[in-house]
Amino acid sequence: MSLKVYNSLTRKKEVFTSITAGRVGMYVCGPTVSGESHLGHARPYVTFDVVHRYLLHLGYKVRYVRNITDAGHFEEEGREAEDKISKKALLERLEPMELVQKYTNMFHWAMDQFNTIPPSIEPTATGHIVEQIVMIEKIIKDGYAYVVNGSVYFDVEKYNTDFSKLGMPYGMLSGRNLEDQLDTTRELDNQEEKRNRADFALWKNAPPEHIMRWPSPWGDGFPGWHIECSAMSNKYLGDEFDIHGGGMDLQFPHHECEIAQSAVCNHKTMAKYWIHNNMITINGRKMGKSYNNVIKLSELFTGNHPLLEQAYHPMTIRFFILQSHYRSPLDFGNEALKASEKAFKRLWEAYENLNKFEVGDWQMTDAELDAKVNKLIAEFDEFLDDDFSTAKVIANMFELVPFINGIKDKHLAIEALQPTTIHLLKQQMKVFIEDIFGLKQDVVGGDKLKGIMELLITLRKDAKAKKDFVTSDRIRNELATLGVLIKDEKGGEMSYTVE
RNA sequence: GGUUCUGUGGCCGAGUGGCUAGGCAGAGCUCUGCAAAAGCUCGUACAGCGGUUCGAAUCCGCUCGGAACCUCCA
Repeated sequence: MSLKVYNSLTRKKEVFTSITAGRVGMYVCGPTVSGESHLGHARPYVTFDVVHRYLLHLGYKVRYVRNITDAGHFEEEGREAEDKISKKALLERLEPMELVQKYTNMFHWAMDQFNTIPPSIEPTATGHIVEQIVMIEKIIKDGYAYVVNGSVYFDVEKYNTDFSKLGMPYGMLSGRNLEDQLDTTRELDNQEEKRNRADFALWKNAPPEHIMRWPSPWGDGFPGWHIECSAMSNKYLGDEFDIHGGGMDLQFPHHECEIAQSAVCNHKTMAKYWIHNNMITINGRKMGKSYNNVIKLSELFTGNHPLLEQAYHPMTIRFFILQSHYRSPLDFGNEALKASEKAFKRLWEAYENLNKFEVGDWQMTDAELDAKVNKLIAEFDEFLDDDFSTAKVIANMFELVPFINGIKDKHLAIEALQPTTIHLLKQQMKVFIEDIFGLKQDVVGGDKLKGIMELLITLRKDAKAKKDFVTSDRIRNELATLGVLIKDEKGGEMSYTVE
């Protein structure tokens, strides 16, 4: 089996082969830290965390680069150029870098909650102003950019004419052609500096009120939106690297522009495989600031939002994301999230039960069942190889759950399966649930709680033995009001879960 | 308007032309002091209309919905 990924560039699933044997360079567009991350942001970072983990599982050495966009340089509502970050900083009476730091910290906190592996390098735009300026100078020198009033614009039309001949037309990633672009780009203000509507800024002149500004050969200003990714990916991953990822909404114009900038500098397509995740929607609509429908991650974890019926654990969100394919839209809903919460709990409990099985030496009694279980396990790899079909792997896991619980409850003899099958099941469930899917269950309370619960369980067992159901029910019911659920197991044993 | 997608049972969601995932919710049963948990069984869904085919949720066309992008955006 070999890994196949859907490449947005070719619109096909392709067999993945790394440019350098045994090593993978992956660049994922990171957050703009001008505000707190929301549910929508969770998707790419969880998705690419699984991609990252799976590549590691396959034995690759991965350099995973994910940037932090900490320089505001956008146009607000297509009006006058306004540094987003410095504007908000004024309102909040913070230093721009203080604000950026605050949201960077929050982002890291959220990523930690989701149990994502940190990238190998997390470069910031502000830390790479020099690299960006060097790149822009090269683009100007080659004649693909022009300077107007201290700003620098990329000449898309010239680029398209020249690079189409090299098989790299502008629009190759998003499937657009430049002519359509010229017709359909909306009328925007402050565009008179551009020679062409499709042109985009590499460097913007900063008006005096801008706090975030850097000196450049063209005067004080700040970098254009797209140049940081070209500059930083090139610095850390080279002229051509394996995977470039991000949300589908970045495909155009962001990634298209990245390709153009990098192509001018390196004459290569920048990345071999482009992977784009779909959006998280809410009531069928993309979650985004402009739609006024965002649920921040901190709100999600606490349940403190009008649309939320309860708090949701980060692992519930992670599991929810993994239950769908990364290229399908995923609709938020309380019902759906609650379903994921229960499902994950059931899966995890079965996983824990499985880990308690002791493997001995016996002859299997049910070859047919054994074969079925082996098939379900073997498909874990097969499905993930098929463009990271996490949802299908989870479905298989749920098909295994009844067998595991059946063995635990003695409905099914463990001897039905070969000892090696049990062993393999344990191993693969661990690998996929923990190592690749990055799911975990927090141990609540630690050893102290464990000791206390053992005592209470002993007391309850004694009470039950004496048919003192008043006492046994009291222990169970009062613990339940504290959020600790006692479950009676089949052989008179008891277990507990903490809500 | 242009580009690219998409429409699956109460809800969420996999689906490579035939073998009709999975989860949650719901119904019944088993186990059980009761409850919970667990196990077993059960809804035969693919927007509509045509077409291709021995056979289509899956391919093609049209119609009607919906989304993303075209402007900051994960």
